Amino acid sequence: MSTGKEEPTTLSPVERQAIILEKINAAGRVTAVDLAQEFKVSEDSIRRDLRELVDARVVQRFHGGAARLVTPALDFHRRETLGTEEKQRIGRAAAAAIPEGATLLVDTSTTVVQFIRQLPPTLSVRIFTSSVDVAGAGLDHPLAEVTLLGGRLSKFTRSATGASAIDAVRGLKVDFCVLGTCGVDDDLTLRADDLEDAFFKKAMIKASNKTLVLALSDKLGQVATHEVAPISVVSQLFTTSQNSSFLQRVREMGVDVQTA
Amino acid sequence: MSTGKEEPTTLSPVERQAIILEKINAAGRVTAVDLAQEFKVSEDSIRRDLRELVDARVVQRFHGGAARLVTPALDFHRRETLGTEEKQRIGRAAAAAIPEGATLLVDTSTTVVQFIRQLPPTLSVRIFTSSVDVAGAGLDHPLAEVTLLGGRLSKFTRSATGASAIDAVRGLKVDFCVLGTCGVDDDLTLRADDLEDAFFKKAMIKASNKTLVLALSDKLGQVATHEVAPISVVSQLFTTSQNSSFLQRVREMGVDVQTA
DNA sequence: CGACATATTGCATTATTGTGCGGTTTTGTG
DNA sequence: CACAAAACCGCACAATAATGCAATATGTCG
Repeated sequence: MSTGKEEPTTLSPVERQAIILEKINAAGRVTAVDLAQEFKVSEDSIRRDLRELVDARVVQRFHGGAARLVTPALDFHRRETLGTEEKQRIGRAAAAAIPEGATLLVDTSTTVVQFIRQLPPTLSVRIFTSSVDVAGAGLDHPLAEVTLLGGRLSKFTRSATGASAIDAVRGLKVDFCVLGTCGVDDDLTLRADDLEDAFFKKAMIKASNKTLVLALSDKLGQVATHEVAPISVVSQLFTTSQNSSFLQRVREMGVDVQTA
Repeated sequence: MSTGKEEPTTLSPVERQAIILEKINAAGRVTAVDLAQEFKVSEDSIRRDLRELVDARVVQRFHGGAARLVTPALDFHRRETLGTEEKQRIGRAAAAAIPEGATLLVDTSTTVVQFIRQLPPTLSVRIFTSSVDVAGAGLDHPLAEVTLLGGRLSKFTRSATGASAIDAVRGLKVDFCVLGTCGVDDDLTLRADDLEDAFFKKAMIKASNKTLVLALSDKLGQVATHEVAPISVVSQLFTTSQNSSFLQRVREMGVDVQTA
């Protein structure tokens, strides 16, 4: 991104660290020498930055630089096998809400993968997704017709995001939007951890008549940085949470809350 | 944009170990010599890695390599993509032909999935594909940048074909086209079983500077209905076939034939 | 305005890590 | 039991990291 030649403006350590962290999350790894060259500071300063990022437990250091804490692929596979029972219950409940012949625009997450797997084999649906894993699961369904939305893939979400993916969604109009990775903040807004992802979800919601959200119990009340939409855009929320006061507030916003 | 460093990246021990662990979990077993070759480090370094993985009690060593601690029943799907010994050999041979920084337009087939898996982890490449499985394999690679080409998915090929997919290819210009499911007829033409697929392959070849074909031995001399292109458009053919007379004819058409 | 506390940086020095190589030992196999 | 492959060990070398220190901002308060 910032290919531009930065002026000899000296940045403060915290600013540098923020940029470095972003770089690490985007590229997976960075080296101390490269960073020193880029910021035009000594490697020592970079190392001090990296040390602080390690102290903050947001990156992993190796000899020569730093990297993400976990390999995304590893992380995803582990996430998939984690808490499968709960995801299956949510997925099944949501699958039951899909009528014959519906068109679905499907997010990327391990929970929605379970949703796809729980679709009745006799139900014929049309699935649009930019997620590699959702597409794979959809292909296993005997009747589903799957359409892939192209774009550059993020190693973290394993789906296409960014301008090209949003552009692909823009031309669509479908019955249901199925979101999985959203957090629902205490102020009753849908939120996402990643900016690109938040934009993409917004576009998905806009392209759909109804929006379904699949939320593991830990997603409710969770704070995430980037706003997607107010909860009122959601038609149905599927969860296993027992937090009845929170769920009641959601209901009062006009959302049909289903506890699986 | 890419900083344009032509030297393969050297990974740190922790990164290698993460990848090795992933490989072991995916493939069931790995050998030290293979890993040394892939990472372009000495076998000693690999052994040190394996020792640490053993110390962490996540893998099991045997003479020559390492394996999973317990062998869980491989689910059907994973076994499919695990591939045969023959596919791995072809895949590795083809992977060795890819230079640092190359852009690849990749077909769909179990053989090319192996090709992707055999790309050295230190090689940074850009992969364009409409295949769900190729994209998934590409995401497991630590450095590869994967771009999904959208379109309606065929349950048979597990990749996008048809007008939209061809349209997505039309705008591209890449270094290599990697084809896997082609048959090579006796009259030395590339052929495909599916009409849509044949059109798509044609478009892929047109968008690429060089065309590589990965052909299992049973694909040579096989008859298929739809013509894709004369064999002369192919730069390199990778196969395990021993049919020397046939291969000689192919060579005479200007194709570099590599027997893996 | 000036003095002082604080933060940040770069440099020199010392410690640590990662790597490959030669030599030796162990393992698997006929 | 012989033989080859693989593993281990110790070593030297290079790259990188930690540490202490001095110089230079930066900001605050009397």
